Amino acid sequence: MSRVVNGVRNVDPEIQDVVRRAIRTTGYSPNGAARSLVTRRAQTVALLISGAGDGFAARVFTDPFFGRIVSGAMTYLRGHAMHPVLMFAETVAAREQVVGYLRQGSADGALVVSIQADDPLPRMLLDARVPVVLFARPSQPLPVSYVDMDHYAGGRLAAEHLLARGCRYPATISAPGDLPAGRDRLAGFRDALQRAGRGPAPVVEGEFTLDSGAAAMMRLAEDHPEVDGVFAANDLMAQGACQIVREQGRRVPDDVAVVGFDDSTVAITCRPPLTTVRQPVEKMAAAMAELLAGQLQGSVSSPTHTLFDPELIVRDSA
Amino acid sequence: MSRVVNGVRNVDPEIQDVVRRAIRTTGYSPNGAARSLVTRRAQTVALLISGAGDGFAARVFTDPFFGRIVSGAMTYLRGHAMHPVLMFAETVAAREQVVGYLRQGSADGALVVSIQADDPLPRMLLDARVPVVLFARPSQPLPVSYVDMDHYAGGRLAAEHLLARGCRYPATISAPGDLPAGRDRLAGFRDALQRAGRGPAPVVEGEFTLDSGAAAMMRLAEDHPEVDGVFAANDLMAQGACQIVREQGRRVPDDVAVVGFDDSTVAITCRPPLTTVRQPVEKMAAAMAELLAGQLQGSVSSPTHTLFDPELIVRDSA
DNA sequence: ATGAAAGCGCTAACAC
DNA sequence: GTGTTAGCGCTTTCAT
Repeated sequence: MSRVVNGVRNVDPEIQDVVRRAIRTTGYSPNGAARSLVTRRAQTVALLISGAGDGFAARVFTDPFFGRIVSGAMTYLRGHAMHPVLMFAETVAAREQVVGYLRQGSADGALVVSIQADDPLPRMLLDARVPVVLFARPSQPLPVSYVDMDHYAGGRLAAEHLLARGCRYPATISAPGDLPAGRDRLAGFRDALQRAGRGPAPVVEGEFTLDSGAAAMMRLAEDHPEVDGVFAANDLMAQGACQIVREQGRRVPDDVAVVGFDDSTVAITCRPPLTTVRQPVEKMAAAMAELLAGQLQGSVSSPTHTLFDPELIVRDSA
Repeated sequence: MSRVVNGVRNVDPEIQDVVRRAIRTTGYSPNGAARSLVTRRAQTVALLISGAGDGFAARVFTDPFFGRIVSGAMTYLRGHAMHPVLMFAETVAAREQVVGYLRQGSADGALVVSIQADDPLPRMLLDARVPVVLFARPSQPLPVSYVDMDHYAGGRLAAEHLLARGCRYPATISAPGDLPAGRDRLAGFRDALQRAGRGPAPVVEGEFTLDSGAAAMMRLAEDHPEVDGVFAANDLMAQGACQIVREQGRRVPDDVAVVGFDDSTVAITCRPPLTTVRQPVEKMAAAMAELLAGQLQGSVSSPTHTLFDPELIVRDSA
């Protein structure tokens, strides 16, 4: 009976038929807990959104970015009979709860998305011997698998596009300084400029918010009025920049070209629609799930890193 | 031992201590599957996003609305040692998978969010005797608990605000016709106008997208150039409307006041920021989880409906 | 108050 | 190829 449910080979077709019929008429359905108890697999992975901050939970899902991760992870998981359990780990207590959950075998492994530079969770999970895959390289080196985008290439892409469309004085509104990804984007941007024989570009640090993008643009306009191209480290800041440019009576992209990052929803709703660097988030998340699955079935043992290429989406802002 | 882990009364404090110490030094953690097997509780609920459509998965989580639901549900669940498993049910196969999952007891009940007027899933779940709570009243009457907002009151709120700020010719860009919530909003809007002694307002049906909102506004401007106030059934359409108004050289809100619905992220990023009707989505989702929990512990047996009041968020667009 | 033992429903190993 | 059985790790009941 177990054999026909689980499709083990070498079962008499006739007896198979009888069992199947019985199952259908009885409305039988195998019990997951019992199965898990013996197989030691929950067919479940934890999807952890990790980081600190006020109103964490509320804020996180307001950003379509996480939605895309969830969506991408699910595309892989659903095809492999695995299910994602969503958990937040934003406080000490929450992190302990997460680790406890994993330790009791309710999930077979964890996909973790940190939104904080120094997140203690990955190490905690590793110490608890939980199979883990991270979204993005951890700021501290850790023996763990992760997927990431080539942020350096992303910054380069933005710089090259600005240059190609004739910008003479490109500047950038950068990410908060402690994010490795942000530093990479900045480095890529700078190096591309340098390779093109340009001097150092003005940099104003933003905080990924609309307002900080606007504020940064105001400072840029004041300190460097010659700036005619801006690369913002995310779309929201790019939108803030666009708003300021227009409020100052100048035009995007004619007077100031603006390139965003992420290709989020605001990239489309912004006026003008943003030219932006897109991360293949869904693909990355799916790869993350696949990496974890490999780890679970034991085919992969040592930490693996998969890097993805950014894509420049050209719209009207640059 | 089981007694001390589960905090059963009447245990010698001394022996309790010994056990606790042993647990700590061993690094023991009870096995969830084994526990579930005997308690017949998975401490897990399915969070189902249900509906049809192309690119369903990708689209769904791009909308912060679902994020807010997830977030609200989690606030309740995490305090009650329950965990949400995310599932999509957008195809026949996916729905069967979902029902199968629930039937094997891997989740104790289901929270379902339908984004389609006639969703077969709730009935399927009910037939499988799965405890269910819906977000929003189903379009067909069903013996099931749900939470919902008073959409009629939402439409009324919008109309009254438009009237109060002096609009003489209000119009509305409505939701697709088959949504009960959309019909309620429209009815509330109309009734409030009528109660104020106004004639019937122009109605153009939209599709919840930026473009459909823009298209609707263009038609409105053409067919009813006197319109000086617009209530859009969601923020995205409201933003589309704002863009058209401004492109036609008129001002928001001075020439045309615009009220949105949902208080989504675009309400803030839109220029001008949108006056909008906010659904207390997080609260509603938490209530949904609470309703389900009550059903699970048997304290609630008959279908319960909880209705929430909308809130008008006044910004600059009206 | 506490030890012992009977399952929960399943899979996998074993014997035939 | 197929019936039988020993656990998986826990909770709960029943003695004591």
